[in-house]
Amino acid sequence: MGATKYDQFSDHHNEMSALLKALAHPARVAIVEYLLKVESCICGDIVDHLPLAQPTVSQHLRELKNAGIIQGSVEGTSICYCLNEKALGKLKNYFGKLESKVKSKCC
Amino acid sequence: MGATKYDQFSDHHNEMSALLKALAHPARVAIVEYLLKVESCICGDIVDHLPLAQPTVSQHLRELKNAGIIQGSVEGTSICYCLNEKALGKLKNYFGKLESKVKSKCC
DNA sequence: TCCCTTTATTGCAATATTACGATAAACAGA
DNA sequence: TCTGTTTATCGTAATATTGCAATAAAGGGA
Repeated sequence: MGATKYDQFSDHHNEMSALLKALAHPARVAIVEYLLKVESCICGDIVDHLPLAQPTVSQHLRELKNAGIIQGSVEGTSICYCLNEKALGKLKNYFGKLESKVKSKCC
Repeated sequence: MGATKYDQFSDHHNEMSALLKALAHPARVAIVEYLLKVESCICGDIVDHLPLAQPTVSQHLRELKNAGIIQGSVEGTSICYCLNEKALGKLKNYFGKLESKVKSKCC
């Protein structure tokens, strides 16, 4: 009891929920929007920009990376994180399709 | 320690993450997709369609309702749940804008 | 009124998430 | 090599989420 029953759901439902779960925290939404608007993508800048301690930010970055929403590459002494277009495209397409199929038939 | 520090983030980041959190579970993704493709929207049908006990499904439905993703109305003996176009439109627009702004500049 | 059906709520155990201090790892420059 | 800078990991406490049995609530029909 207590754990999500992933084995009872389809791969598609598990994949979509995993992608959405990666963005289901204000810090991670803030990171994505920050990377979107800023030139730099240095990890330290992200840490400075968020109201959380460095280990906590590192943890959030790892979750975004694991979900494929961002990717990181070594840039000298620091790490450069940036957005993965493919993952964001997937989300855009998903909600685009979803919304186009909704017909307010009841309620 | 342990709780998300919502008061440290902007309303926008909190609102977006709350909307995404409502979909950050395979059962809730499955419910939304089920409502999208099916004629009926009776609560009992949703319960029958998911591999979870009735109280658990009821809990997931409440979370979707609280987030404004679905809405319910009394339909005789049962409750009819259906999708809220506005919430899905918000998500579609959000990722549409996000994806259009991404420029693969680094990494 | 008394059942029966349908959905919501309560209470609780199991598990996951969040946050952070301490510390490790990797590496550049003196 | 030693030192400082940057990022990741470990360990752990606080809190949240998930799932379900039991039960309540609401209403329809006999």
